[in-house]
Amino acid sequence: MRKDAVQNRERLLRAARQLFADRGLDVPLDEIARVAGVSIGTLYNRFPTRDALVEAVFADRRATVADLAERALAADDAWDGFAGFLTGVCELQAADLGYNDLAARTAPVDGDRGPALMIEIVERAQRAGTLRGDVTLTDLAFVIWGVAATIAATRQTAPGAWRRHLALMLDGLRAGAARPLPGPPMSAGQAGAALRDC
Amino acid sequence: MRKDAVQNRERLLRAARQLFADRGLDVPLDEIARVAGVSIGTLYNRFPTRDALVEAVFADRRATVADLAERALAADDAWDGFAGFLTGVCELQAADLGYNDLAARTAPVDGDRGPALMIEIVERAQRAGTLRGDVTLTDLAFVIWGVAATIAATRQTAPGAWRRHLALMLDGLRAGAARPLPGPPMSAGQAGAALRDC
DNA sequence: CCTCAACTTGAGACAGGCCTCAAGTTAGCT
DNA sequence: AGCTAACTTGAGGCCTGTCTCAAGTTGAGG
Repeated sequence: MRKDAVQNRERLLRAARQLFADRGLDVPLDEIARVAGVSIGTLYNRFPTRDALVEAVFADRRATVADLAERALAADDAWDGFAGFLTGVCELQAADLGYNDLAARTAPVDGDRGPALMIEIVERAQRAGTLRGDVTLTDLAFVIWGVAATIAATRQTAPGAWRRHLALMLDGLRAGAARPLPGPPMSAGQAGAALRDC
Repeated sequence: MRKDAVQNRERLLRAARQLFADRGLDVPLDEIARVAGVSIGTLYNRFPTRDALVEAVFADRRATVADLAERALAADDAWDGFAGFLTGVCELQAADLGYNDLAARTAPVDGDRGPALMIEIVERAQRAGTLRGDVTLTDLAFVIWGVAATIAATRQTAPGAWRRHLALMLDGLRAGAARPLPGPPMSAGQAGAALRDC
């Protein structure tokens, strides 16, 4: 790849990172090109689809989440690990509207060491007796989707409100006050399909 | 209003009701007109803005929610009333994707006897000691927003999944296992502003 | 039956965003 | 310096959806 092409690629990534963070994943591509100081054609040369650009911008997040997961498993207290993991992911969402959008459409940590780590986080806390036994990995999607919605709604007007939302969900996830959950949990397939269509 | 105009108005409402329910609030207006068997111009004659049409289609819901609220207050058990109210609202959302969209952008019951009834539902359950004391009316928005997101995501693939989401939130709202909530609750103004911008 | 205000119509102007491609420019090798 | 493949450019075609308005149609009162 030629030197100027590399430079343009980086400019585009910088601009996209900023605009996605501020305005979400649906920012017009023209605008990203403009902010990058590059023509729309060049944007398409470097990133043939919007997804390719999104992927490149948020590639680092995968590793960050994997780190969070490993730290969760390293925590002394299983519940603290579990709660800390969810809090960490939600903090990433709150810090970046683009990632917030993405999290709502993508299972966090799905490549790599993937869901395996997350399953272990859940099961460890369940073995410790602090996470209710009737929840499944797929139920965590409710936390992500829900908090994502709250972040999107309150970001301008009441940043930090999402922490109350999360706190309520965490209290609901604790073994203590658990009433049996209705219906079967979503299968992995159902959760995946749900992510696919919105 | 002329007879044919009335008839067209009703056709439009019927078509809009159906399309909103199936596909959400963002259905193209052209399509509504087409399904109604009427030209786009007529649609604009009857409903000058999309909001006017939405308002007319979902006018009945306001009354339905007010009914739910009154039934909640009439319940023997304050918690059952509270939980039943939220469940009722979420059922309305699950039954109609358009109303689901609307609920995420509008405080349920805001005209009329408005939030007064809802405040009473909350405070009654708190006096009974079953609803945690540190939640506010504005915190219920998290339930609506969150469940709305889950409904939108799972509607095709796992209908009913939202009931698990709601159950988790209700368990989090119970006094039993409550850990203190972080930060101050949203003010009514903040919640209103949040609804306004998304 | 006549009349006219009320109503309907749909082509088309407009806006926003996506994506392409022929023409022009440039990095970097020889 | 000359050459070529790599790269950039942006006008313009496309699409989808909103909204308007001049022309035509029709209900209903006289």
